[in-house]
Amino acid sequence: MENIFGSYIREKREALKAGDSRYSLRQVATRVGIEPSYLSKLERGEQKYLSEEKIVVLADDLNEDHDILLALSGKISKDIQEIIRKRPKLFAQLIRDIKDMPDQAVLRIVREVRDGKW
Amino acid sequence: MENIFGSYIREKREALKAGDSRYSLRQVATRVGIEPSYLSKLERGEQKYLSEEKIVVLADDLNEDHDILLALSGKISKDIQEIIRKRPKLFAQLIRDIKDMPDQAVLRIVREVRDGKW
DNA sequence: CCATATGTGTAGCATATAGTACACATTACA
DNA sequence: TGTAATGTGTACTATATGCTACACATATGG
Repeated sequence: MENIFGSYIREKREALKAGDSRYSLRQVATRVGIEPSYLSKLERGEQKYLSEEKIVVLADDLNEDHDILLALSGKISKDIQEIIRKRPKLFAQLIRDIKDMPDQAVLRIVREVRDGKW
Repeated sequence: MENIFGSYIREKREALKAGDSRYSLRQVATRVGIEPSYLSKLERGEQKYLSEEKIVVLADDLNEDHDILLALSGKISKDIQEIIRKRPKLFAQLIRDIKDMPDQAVLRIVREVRDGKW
């Protein structure tokens, strides 16, 4: 559990920086709305907390998936949480049941749900 | 945003207390491992924070479902969170897709998963 | 070359979360 | 009727979470 979030965003940012000078740590921090020193600490794992709101802005800036970046920083999107909290027993059971299924099988459910088979 | 958690556990506790004197606020608090004054504040909505660990013990004491009590206090079980965080994109999509499905339809998925149809 | 931008160090701060300790007035009941 | 149990008020406390402000040395490119 070392510093997945930090190293992940650092790598992504540096990759983007290679082709676009607007991806300096300072400029990204400014766009996200946090102090450069704070982003620096996050990237290096010296600090681990970043709010959901800022993570979402950062994800957009880096062209990353919201849910993935949130997960890397130990969070789950508020909208997902609310969905579960509205029907906790139902969703808890479903999630625990699906827990060990391979991605493929889960995706099949997703697809069938999408296609209105339910 | 009123005091669902507090009034819910107060009602449940008083119901049990009617038939069993061991369900006084003080005795329940002692079994759960918190100060009676704290449980009092929780039941009356003067205080809203109770840790997942204590909520689980309280739920067991009151014969209530863990996930339901957790949800009422705005939480989601750590094990559920971890399941989602391990495959955030997959689970986020699934959850958002079935968000508006009626209980019955979700239950059908649960049952088919249970029966190994996947 | 030098002005500007860059990444980082140090020192704080505010709010949220999760409680304890104990006195007090009231209630219950042996 | 007195004593033990009950529910609650007041006053603290500790840690987690999420940040700011600003100085500093170094890098960079016009």
